[in-house]
Amino acid sequence: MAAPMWKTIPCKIAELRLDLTLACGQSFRWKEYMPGIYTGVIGNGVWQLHQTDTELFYKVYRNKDDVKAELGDAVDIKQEIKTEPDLDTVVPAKKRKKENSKMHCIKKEPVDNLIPKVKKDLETMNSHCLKSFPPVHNNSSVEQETDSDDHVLKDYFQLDIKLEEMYKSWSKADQHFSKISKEFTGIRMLRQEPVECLFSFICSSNNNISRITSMVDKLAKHYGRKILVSNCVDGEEFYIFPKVEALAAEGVEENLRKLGFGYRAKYIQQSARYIQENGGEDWLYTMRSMEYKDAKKNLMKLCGVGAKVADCVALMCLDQPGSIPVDTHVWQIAARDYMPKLKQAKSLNEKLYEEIGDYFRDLWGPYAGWAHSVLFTADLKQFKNGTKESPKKAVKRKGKDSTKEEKKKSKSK
DNA sequence: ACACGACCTTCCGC
DNA sequence: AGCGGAAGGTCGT
Repeated sequence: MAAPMWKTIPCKIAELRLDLTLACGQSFRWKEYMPGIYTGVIGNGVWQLHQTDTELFYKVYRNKDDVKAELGDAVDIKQEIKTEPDLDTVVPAKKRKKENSKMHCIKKEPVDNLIPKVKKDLETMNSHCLKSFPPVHNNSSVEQETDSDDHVLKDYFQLDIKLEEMYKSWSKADQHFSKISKEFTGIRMLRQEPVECLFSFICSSNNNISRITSMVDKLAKHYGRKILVSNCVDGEEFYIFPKVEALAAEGVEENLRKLGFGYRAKYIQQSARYIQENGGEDWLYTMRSMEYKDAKKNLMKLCGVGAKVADCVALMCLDQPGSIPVDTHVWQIAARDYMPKLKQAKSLNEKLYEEIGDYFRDLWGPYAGWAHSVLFTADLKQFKNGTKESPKKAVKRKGKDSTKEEKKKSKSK
């Protein structure tokens, strides 16, 4: 299959910062294998993204069969849903390779070797862009494909929502937001696929981003269909996120436990089963047109979905921009910068949870959930420059990694 | 209502 | 070297 070309849509950097938006813990599917190029799965395609101050570049890799199916050929995709786990890849947790534990590392090649490659890629991109101006209007299938991909991306990033204007309005209402947000522009909520979003956040309970990421990868790898692409990222495989039926199948819980999911294994299978018995993924999609409170109440019927996870899902894939997921982190932020009386509280009970959410909704308005994610991201360790993520620490960690690599190598011999 | 403690696993720091 | 604590919580008592 021929490698796809880079395409472009106009997008100001103030409207979207890929580096922040894709790594702040709303989606766990994006990796920066190459500097400045983000690779991830949306729907049944592998997407690569890159941006400049004024433009968003993308290319999509897809199965040939999927492209055919979309054009109307009879290909029963359901037939290809994996419901049986890959038993041969299930091994005791202790013996498992520690793959995927570092999110943004470039494993296959040293960075220095990659840079010329990226440069060349970007040159290709640029020459293509020059060619495509002025815009060509015709009916070729290539153009139509571009249009529909544009649409997918605009929808995924919700580019019709004017982020810069909202930042202004939040800043006007909130001095603290005004200060913090100057360094953290372009953070917007994705409009994710509900099934993936839900199960990702069921994995998130009492957990950290790097392990959540590896668990989401495992769900895709063991229960999702492989996307057959080449020349995308050397040595990497990509999988569509599993269908609900695959996660509801017999033996899933047991298998996920073997894969290291812990007590979340049960939550996943039980929730999948509940959804299957209540209309499948449509049950989730209908919540996109519900009132916030109804959507949240419905989500909380699922096992493993409490108030916080429900708010994450509502905010990140169900068109509920007023959802405020109040985790321990947001609780700290609220107590520290907004509601000093919270310092007295012993634990985050239901009443307090609602109080914090209501406070921010009152302060920031109907898109309060979006504003919340700006402050949340600014508070993540990985984005704090100066104090926590000092160069010293980075070097230290790098050293540790290479030690691990050595160990692995010597063990396998 | 409300506050605990248990729950899986991994990683990091002392 | 090995252990305690935390990681974007949820559930049952």
